[in-house]
Amino acid sequence: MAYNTALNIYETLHTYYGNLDWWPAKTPYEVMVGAVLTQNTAWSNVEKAIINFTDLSPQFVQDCDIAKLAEIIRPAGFFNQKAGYLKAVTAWFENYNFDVPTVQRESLEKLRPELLSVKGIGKETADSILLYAFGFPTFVVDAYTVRLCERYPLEISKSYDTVKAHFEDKLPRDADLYNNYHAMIVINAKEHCKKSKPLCGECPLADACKKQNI
DNA sequence: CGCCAGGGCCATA
DNA sequence: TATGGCCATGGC
Repeated sequence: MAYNTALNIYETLHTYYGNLDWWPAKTPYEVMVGAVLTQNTAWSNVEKAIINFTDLSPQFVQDCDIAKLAEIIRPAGFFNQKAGYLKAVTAWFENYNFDVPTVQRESLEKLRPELLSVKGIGKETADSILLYAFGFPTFVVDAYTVRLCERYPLEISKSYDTVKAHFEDKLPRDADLYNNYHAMIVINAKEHCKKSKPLCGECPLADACKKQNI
């Protein structure tokens, strides 16, 4: 196995992990909140912030005093910035009456630039929201995805757009496939491919790994 | 103690 | 467009 295409890496991971049907959240709005809170932050800290909400609804976040909101999300770090980001993305959601099907009736081509214009919503956060909250077929690139490209090497450029275009070009345009691929990259990275503590022997891709400790 | 974690904004050149 | 400083907590 050459591991030189996005598709055969997918199949190896899929044989190992199966269909994960992923994003650890109970509602689409919770996906949006989690996507912001996890920016450069360990997921365990995001969980601590999430459970601090007495009511994790867009209406609550809108009505909540921003200083109080910052205090709620304190464990997730960067809490002053992220409180503003949550307000901003919630205001965006209000344009669709906080209604998921109303967003889903719009096109990806309209929604992605719209989200990118929201303060605090960059490419990864926008794509995570579009894919995992709303089911649009847009491939998510994160630090783990870039690391994977370096280790097996798939790709020369490490830019977000180049990596995203590579995966979208090599794979069928399918939201469920993109969902599971990114999920498997994250799960595999956490279990077997931590930057500080690689457990390469357990990794389903270990035999093809070119560079460790990236 | 220092490094790291599912980024993004902004100023600067 | 491409870096660098900044934002901040908690686990290890």
